[in-house]
Amino acid sequence: MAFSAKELQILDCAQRLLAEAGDAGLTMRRIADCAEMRLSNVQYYFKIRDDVLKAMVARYFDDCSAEIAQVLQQSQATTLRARLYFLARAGLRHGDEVTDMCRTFRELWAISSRNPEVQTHLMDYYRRFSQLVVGFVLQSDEEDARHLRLRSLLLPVFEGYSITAAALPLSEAQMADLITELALSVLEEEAANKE
Amino acid sequence: MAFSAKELQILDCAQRLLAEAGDAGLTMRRIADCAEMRLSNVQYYFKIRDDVLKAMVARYFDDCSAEIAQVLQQSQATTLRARLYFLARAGLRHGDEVTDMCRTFRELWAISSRNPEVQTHLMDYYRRFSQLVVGFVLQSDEEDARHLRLRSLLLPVFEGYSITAAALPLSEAQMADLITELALSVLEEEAANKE
DNA sequence: CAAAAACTAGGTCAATTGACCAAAATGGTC
DNA sequence: GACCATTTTGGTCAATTGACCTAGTTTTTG
Repeated sequence: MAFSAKELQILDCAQRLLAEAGDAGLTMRRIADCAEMRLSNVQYYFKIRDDVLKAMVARYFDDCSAEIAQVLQQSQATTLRARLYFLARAGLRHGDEVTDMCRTFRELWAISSRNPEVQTHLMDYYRRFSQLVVGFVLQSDEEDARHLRLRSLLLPVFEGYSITAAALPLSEAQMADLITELALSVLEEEAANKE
Repeated sequence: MAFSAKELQILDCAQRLLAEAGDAGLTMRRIADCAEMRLSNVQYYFKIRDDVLKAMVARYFDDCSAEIAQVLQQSQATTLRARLYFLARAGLRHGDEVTDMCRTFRELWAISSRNPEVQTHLMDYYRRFSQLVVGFVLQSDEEDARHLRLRSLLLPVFEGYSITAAALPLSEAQMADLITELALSVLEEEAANKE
């Protein structure tokens, strides 16, 4: 599981190439060029192309999870509403410009349609992501109904926003307000239903 | 703009290949095989590969828009809530299984990151889609604040759901209920804000 | 120190690709 | 039938690709 420096170099290049040029643009030779080594050298560490892809995907999702955890720790919001708003801003910012992260995800969505292993990694990541994020908002990891409902709102909204942002009539700031309101209503409504 | 029978045959094959094998799997030769003609014959109608892609994308979004309009007409829902629920069910159903339509969109998202023309078509489609859908729900095409807010909720949610469905804790039916509630709260909240 | 393991270099190979081309066939029109 | 644009065919071309392979080099280990 632990990668050597050279392997990390290869995986970094693979990820960059995937974001820049897509699945088809991710060739062993370009990886070698980017990583400043010979083709046969790349193939020494990863016998076939698919090995690069699998390793890259696994590492990518781990990195993303770690980054999210870090971002959440930076928040000093004390109220539920403030935490939701902080989260909404952070979640939307990614989708707003088409970042490398955003490009990478688009490629992975496409690849996951034809690659069960990538699909599994992707869904694992989404579960971890939404648990982390909702755990932060509710300040509790208990998987009660509020927890599940909030996850089911935020996960699709953030991912969907990153695709459709350019077609939406509201600004990022307005969207953040909207999502905050919606999230609160999801949590309140549950309380109402309990009666 | 109007395509001949042979051109349609080519574009149909291109779309099928894109969904099945992705951008990299969409080659001129495979299109020719699928369409049961010679490579050079495909190239007679579309000089270069990019021409096939552009024509296919334009046609695909037109077809999608037409299909949505047709689905909406089938609804006999008379209340706001019923229309929302009908829409939620219809919108979620697509994302639930990974259909050809769903696969095609994933490919187009990836391609649009590197292809401004595809990006433009995609955003045009999303605007038309959300206007159509929200116009149906509100039974009005006036672009007031309620209209804009509902569009900004539904568009990301539907697209995001098609990606994350397998990672969500709620069932499709529960999601439809949730989305209906959320949509109503978006519309109510606006009324409250107006005071 | 010597053997084994890890690593690097350079090259080959068949297969596939997009683009291009000249010639042949087709079908309608005068 | 002659003429012309449209369509179709078969073939070529250089470029790129993933996968192998062998021969060296360096580093580690016993």
